[in-house]
Amino acid sequence: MPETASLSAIQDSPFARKLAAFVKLSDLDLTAMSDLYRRRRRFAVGVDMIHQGQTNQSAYVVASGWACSYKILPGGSRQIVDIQIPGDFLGLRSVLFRTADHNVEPITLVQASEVKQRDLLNTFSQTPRLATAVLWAASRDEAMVVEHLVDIGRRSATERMAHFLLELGARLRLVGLGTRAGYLCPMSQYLLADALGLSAVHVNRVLRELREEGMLTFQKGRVVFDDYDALVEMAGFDRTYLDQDGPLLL
Amino acid sequence: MPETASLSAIQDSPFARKLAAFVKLSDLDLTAMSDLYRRRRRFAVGVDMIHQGQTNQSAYVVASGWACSYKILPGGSRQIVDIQIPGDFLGLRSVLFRTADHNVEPITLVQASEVKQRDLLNTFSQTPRLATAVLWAASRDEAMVVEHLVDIGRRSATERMAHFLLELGARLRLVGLGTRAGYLCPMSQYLLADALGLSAVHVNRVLRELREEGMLTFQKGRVVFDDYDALVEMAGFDRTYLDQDGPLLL
DNA sequence: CAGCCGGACTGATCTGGATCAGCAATCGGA
DNA sequence: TCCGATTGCTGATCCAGATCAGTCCGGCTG
Repeated sequence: MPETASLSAIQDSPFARKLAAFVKLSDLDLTAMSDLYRRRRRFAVGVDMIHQGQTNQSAYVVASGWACSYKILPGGSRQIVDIQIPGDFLGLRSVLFRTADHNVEPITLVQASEVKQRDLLNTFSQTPRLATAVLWAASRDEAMVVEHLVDIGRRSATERMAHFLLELGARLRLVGLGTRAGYLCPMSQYLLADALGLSAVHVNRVLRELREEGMLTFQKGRVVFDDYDALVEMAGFDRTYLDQDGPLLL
Repeated sequence: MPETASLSAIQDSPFARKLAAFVKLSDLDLTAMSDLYRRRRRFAVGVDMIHQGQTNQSAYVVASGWACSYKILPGGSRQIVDIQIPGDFLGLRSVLFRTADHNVEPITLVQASEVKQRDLLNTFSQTPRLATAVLWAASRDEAMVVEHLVDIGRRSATERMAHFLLELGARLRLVGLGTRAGYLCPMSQYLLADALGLSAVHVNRVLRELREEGMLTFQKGRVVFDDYDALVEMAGFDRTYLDQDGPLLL
């Protein structure tokens, strides 16, 4: 039964797992989703996946690896807007808009399924339930961007760092890549700085302080939560926006 | 022909105009949209439209007036995430998620059409084209939040202010509420501060500097662009993410 | 092997914007 | 008509985080 086999393979993908939290996907939905999954591509570090200003870009669903979406300012500084981990949709806006309004680059080697504009829109018109699920996933991403905005606007550097690493940890746990104890994080301090709106120097100091206070240790590509509850308290971290599944069983 | 009349009335609403920029809406779509429009409500200043943590909230389409969505931090400070003006969707996330993750309060008297969760999801499953259009509108909103994030993360207070007021002006122009010369803006300096991640005191200074440099004047609830081009240059404002219509004519 | 490069890390100094404190004008309500 | 609330506005002071200017270490390359 090759068909059944492929269906269950899709069902187990991080992306399907995420969407299934929101709506119950029928076999029809899953089949439609498998059409989106056909083209698998690899991106090495340094090769942009999506480039600002270019037209007719594709979107991708990340299968493995980390990427980040960012914007460059005229002055040369950049702001990382979001981190993409396995199971995340990426570049949806660059498909819906004529020209991409941001860049996406891999942080590690990334394997991702390419989703062409046509395929996406066809899928939407044929399986509205899937469309709604994608809208939900997009809203979840927006909620993360909003939280990131609050981070940068109103939290101190230390709170910001803690909140950011906690959120990342919670997201990784949802796809089985982390625990309450910690996770592997391939981000350099320079990347953290670009994400948090800080200088790399200050990132270093903040990480040292957190370590010295016994809150968390980020060394050698590994985040360890030394005192999870204290971190949550200090950062004002509320994860409901990440893992509350929708109430909607169309 | 009451039916035709009502259809064309819907077609002329700011919301329909915005969506029509993306997909060509059929009569069926417009009729479905009119179902969403039935319940008209008014909100006075001080009456929250959406409250963080509450469940089963409705969404709204703003017909007239200004509102803002914001988050409150444990420490008491708040961050305004987005401003809603006529034609904007509001509270979409609070419908798709079980509990609202943000607040929305009116800045002026707001008139808005209430959109119930059921109605929205029914509409999506029956008119996928409309669903795609709403996804597009949501993506446009996300693009604005992203730009806001870059504002706060990487722009100086002056650039931030200029960029924010320019974006607002561009949005208002799209719905016929402003010109290249300026617009009426009911936001107090305190609101601006909460939106821009600044203190009210500093907002005042920045506005004074912009005025003294002959860039823009914000007084008595009116924004006047004294030197539009210089402002755009200084703030690095690129409006493509606002008014590029989509390429998609399903 | 030397030379190089990228990332972690540190101290010294500078500054943008916060905070504190207070005045003036406007407005709506009793 | 006066009172209290709100908003605009300003000066003085303080501090979080930027910037500058490096060192140190490990891995890669010629």
